[in-house]
Amino acid sequence: MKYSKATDYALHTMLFLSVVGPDKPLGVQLLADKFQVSPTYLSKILTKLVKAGMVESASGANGGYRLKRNWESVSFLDIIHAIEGTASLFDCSLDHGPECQVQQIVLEAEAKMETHLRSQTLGELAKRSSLLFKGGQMSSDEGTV
Amino acid sequence: MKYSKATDYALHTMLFLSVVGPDKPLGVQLLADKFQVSPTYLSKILTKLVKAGMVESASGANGGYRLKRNWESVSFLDIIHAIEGTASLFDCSLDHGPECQVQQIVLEAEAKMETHLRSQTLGELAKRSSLLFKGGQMSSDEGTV
DNA sequence: ATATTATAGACTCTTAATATCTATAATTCA
DNA sequence: TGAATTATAGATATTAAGAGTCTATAATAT
Ligand code: SF4
Ligand code: SF4
Repeated sequence: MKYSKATDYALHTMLFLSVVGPDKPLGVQLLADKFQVSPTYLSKILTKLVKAGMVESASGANGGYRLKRNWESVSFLDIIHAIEGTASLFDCSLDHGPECQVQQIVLEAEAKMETHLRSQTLGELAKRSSLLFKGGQMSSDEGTV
Repeated sequence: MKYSKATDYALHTMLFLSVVGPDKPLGVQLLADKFQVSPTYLSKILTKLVKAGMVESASGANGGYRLKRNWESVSFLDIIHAIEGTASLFDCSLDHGPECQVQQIVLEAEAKMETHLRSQTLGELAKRSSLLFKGGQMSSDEGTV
């Protein structure tokens, strides 16, 4: 059980957009360079974020992606759900009623995780992460203090 | 992101063994019938549980699988780890140091989930689940109260 | 008009999960 | 001892999902 790479890219992209701020849009080309990922692939991820209502896109010259007004209240969970969907970690096809402990316990555990992910908003995060994205590409040595 | 079916089978099998109790071993054939899964596949899962030290196996006639002495303290997390391994939900290859919020937040969320899964032991569960496995196969209508 | 940028769909590639098959080892029992 | 029973292990096949590419189309600015 792992988070997909798409989620990884989405989290990093949103955090980066938060640090940059919503003033000028950034093209997918630039973002793809930053994270060393194919532009067409990243564009699919960004489109999901657009559809989830947390990013705005603009075609044409000087176009690109920028955060929407409400960006500060977007949580990690929002981003993860936008990419992975909201399906539960555990879904059995049967229904053994309230007697069923298995499903109940796993779902409670998942709920605890989600509560934490929901409490982490981009607004708070951006303040703490301004130093993270200083260089050109994301490399392994630039952030080590 | 989903738990694997193997984990699903493992949780159900362990819960079933808990309800039955460790007195007489059960063959994989019987368990596979119960959960409507191929015996050879289930046997691989059971072997993992044996190696994790939570189940005992015996070859030969009247052999099979039974819980070990300490079974009451085995947690959901133990079972999940036995099947899925203990790797983190999120592993980036880079290391941007303490500045990195992404990894830290996701790992904290995972820790909350694990804390809950660790708190649920088979001993407690077995008491509450005795009615669940009454019939032959697990079907969708037998448990609905 | 042309260049630029996002969007969408079809498509391929890769990997992991799922499942099967067969052979072997351990144990019981007659 | 020998046959039946049961777990273990390895090789292999099948399926499904994730990751990534390619190309065509739509929207926008200059
Ligand atoms: S015990 Fe719960 S999780 Fe398992 S099959 Fe029944 S309803 Fe599903
Ligand atoms: S910001 Fe954190 S999670 Fe992202 S690449 Fe750097 S160390 Fe990894």
